Amino acid sequence: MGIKGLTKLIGDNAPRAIKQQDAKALFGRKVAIDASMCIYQLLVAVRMGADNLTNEDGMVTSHLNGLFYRTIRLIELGIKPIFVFDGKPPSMKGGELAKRAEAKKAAEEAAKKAEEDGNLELAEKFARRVNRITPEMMAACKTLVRAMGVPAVEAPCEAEAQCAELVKHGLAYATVSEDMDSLTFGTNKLVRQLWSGVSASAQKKGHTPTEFSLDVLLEDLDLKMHEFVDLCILCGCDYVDGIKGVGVVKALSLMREHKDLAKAVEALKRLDRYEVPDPYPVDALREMFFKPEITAAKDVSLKWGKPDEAAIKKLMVEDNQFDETKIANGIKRLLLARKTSNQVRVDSFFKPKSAPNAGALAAKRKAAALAAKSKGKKRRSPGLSKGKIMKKGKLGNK
DNA sequence: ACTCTGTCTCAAGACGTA
DNA sequence: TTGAGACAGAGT
DNA sequence: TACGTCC
Repeated sequence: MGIKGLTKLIGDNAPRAIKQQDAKALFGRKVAIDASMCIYQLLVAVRMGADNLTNEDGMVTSHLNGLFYRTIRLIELGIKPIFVFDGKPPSMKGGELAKRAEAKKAAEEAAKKAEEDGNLELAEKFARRVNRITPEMMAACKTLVRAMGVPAVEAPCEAEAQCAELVKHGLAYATVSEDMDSLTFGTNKLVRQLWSGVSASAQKKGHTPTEFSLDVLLEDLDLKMHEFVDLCILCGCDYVDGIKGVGVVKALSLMREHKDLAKAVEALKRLDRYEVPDPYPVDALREMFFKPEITAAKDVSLKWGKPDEAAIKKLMVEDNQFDETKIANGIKRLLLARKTSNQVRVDSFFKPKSAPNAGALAAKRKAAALAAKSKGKKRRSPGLSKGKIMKKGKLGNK
């Protein structure tokens, strides 16, 4: 789960690390996609009233629809997707998962009650929260993407961590996810909101794909990687709760001052204003990010092959009752796209562009911030606020 | 007065036709 | 589930 | 472009 406010922190203190760009900029690149996140989004969004789309056996199929078209679009854009699937949840996530399960149960009951009361709107709202990705759904997704000629990687544990591994070793250019944790796992590039730049319908919603660069981020925040990881832990992550009263800003100044999670935590403990979770296993927490359970990149083989038309049809049409014509159409698009986009990216052509671009963006942000400021005390312009840089934060007084 | 955190709310896909 | 925005309220 | 349908 992302660190609350991290995006804003980056926007304020390391704007160069954020680059909004067209999906086309990823032409010719391989991207490691956090499949679970992608599937979950589809599951929540694609429904008829309160219900997901289902096949004749009552199995949910909402996600297949979206996955099918998204994959086609990526190929059409000349992007080479790798779908990375979650394995077992890490042991330290136990507490977090328990919380989620509880929330789901509550939502389930609320949905049932709303339905009995005849409040359809409310029922739908709660129904969205009850979604579960079953192993069968995962399996169907893997079958689909593989049938489409796209590699599906099964991570032993967390997909985010596996994506990072692929990027670190050059098997992919970027991780595609909404979750900022990918950066904590060490992906150098993270692309969020890719989908809004991929499909025609989503494009007009104001969102554009956003690329985060970890190296620039570290440089501008003036943190070493391990300090950044410490920062993320300090803010609260899936493996430990945050500390009440400590958000991103305070965490950043703490890390700048102490340069070490253990020391920062000690400092907080000394001020009895803060409740530090007990235990707070610093080393174990760091290991979650530095030594996550993953398949080594050298043991992963990726192949983008020809779509298996028959397999796609079997899954979509035969097993899940999708419209045959539509699927056939999709396959046609896929085959066509493969032909046209099978060119090689000319990296040198794109490279010089990125630096000036980032600079221009940063300048723009600064200008926007200034403009907002000079307008009296108007509220902040969305997404970013005054670019104040805290060089040496101090926490309270010792 | 200003800065930061916590808490609440909201919306969420992709396609084709009209 | 997720992020983001708006606002309230605590802390400095 | 808005909206209903997709399974």
